[in-house]
Amino acid sequence: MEKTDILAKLPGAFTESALRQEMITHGKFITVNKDDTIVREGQFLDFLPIVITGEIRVFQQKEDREILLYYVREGQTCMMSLSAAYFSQTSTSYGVATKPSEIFVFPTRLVNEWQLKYSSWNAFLIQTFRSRYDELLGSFESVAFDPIDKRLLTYLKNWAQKENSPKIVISHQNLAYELGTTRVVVSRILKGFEQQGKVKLFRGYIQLK
Amino acid sequence: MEKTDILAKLPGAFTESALRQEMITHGKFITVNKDDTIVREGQFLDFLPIVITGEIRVFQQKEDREILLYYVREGQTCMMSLSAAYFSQTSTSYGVATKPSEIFVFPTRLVNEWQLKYSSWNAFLIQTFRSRYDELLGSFESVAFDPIDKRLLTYLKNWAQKENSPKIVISHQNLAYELGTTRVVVSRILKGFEQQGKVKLFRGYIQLK
DNA sequence: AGAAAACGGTATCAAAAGTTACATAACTCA
DNA sequence: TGAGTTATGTAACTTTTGATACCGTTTTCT
Repeated sequence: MEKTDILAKLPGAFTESALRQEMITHGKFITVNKDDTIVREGQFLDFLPIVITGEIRVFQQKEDREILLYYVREGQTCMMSLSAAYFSQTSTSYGVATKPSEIFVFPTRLVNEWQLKYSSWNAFLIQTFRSRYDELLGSFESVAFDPIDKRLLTYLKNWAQKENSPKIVISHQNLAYELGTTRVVVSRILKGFEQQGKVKLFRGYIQLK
Repeated sequence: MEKTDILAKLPGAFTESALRQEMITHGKFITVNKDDTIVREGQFLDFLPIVITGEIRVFQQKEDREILLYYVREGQTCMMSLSAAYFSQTSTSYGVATKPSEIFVFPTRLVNEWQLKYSSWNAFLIQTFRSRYDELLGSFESVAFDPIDKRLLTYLKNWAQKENSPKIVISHQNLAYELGTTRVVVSRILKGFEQQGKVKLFRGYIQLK
């Protein structure tokens, strides 16, 4: 890919042209396939990824259960990597591409350098910390206070809104993973929703009504 | 209190003398009593607090249940306030002093100004975001994956370690609040721990063995 | 001292969620 | 086409947690 093309794909948030030039000079452009693992638990991070296109799912895993933390979408970066960039640490989460994605990666040492030189980079970092924190707080509140059926319905509605379609393409098993529960529980609750007329169930997808 | 005394109490992390001078010039020193509320849910924040002495408990509340997010201790600031300082927002948490405390507060506009001018202030902010994020992530993992008895035991052990004493002075009711459950549940589990010889129960405190 | 509040113990019941097991339908692919 | 895989449905059961109620003891406050 040409450098000018990469430039065009960089989030518009980076206003300083000197910064954009540095990003192109030092960054490395990589593409990943669906289900490729970008970051795994325990991995030492010496790079910071910014998603150009596609989506990375960031989650935690304990034994055979996992739970969704958040998604990294276009123009965003991974909180765990950013964190590790400041204080050399290993990741406590997994990052897996949910679709074919293009990612721009930088050596972590630049994260600090740029912060002092470029205010738009600094704003990007603060914005990232802040929004990831809010997201996590939201998840926390939800797990701490809300019963699973409510969380499940919220998840479905969010999906439908995000995709702008009432057809939610996901298996019960994967829904269970997202919410940190089990397949049987999800099937049971969904069947309840169907009887209440809230959804219609099909193999491989759910129609929100 | 004399300004020189305040200076002496500022966290050593603020290395630039110009910054320390600005903090004294623009900051306001306040003292609060135990159980005083510093921040409440829905409150608009136009100040950033740094705890000089004492401790602030930050928690969430829904109806009559609450759950601990973290403590703000000496030299630390409140994540929610910091967050609000960047993006004018209201707090979604409560902050209550657990003991008589001294707090230094600044107008939020300075938070941004200082970040560009003083690198030690910037490092302080990043460190704050980062450590609060990690704490919240820890709480999240715990709530998502661990049964209450395990969380309770962890809480007791952390307390004992922090205070360097096996005598944990807290009521069952307050333990329940910290963990987001109810008094009866805590009493039941603690009694179980006692029968297993893990603790010894007294009125008003718990002896960890 | 006497009342009120705080603290803790415990029994009983209900609800939520997880576990195990088994069955059927649909899809995939050699 | 037929075997293997994936997706879903559902029953029965257990465990965990929460809700309610009532008790006696200790502390606090007037």
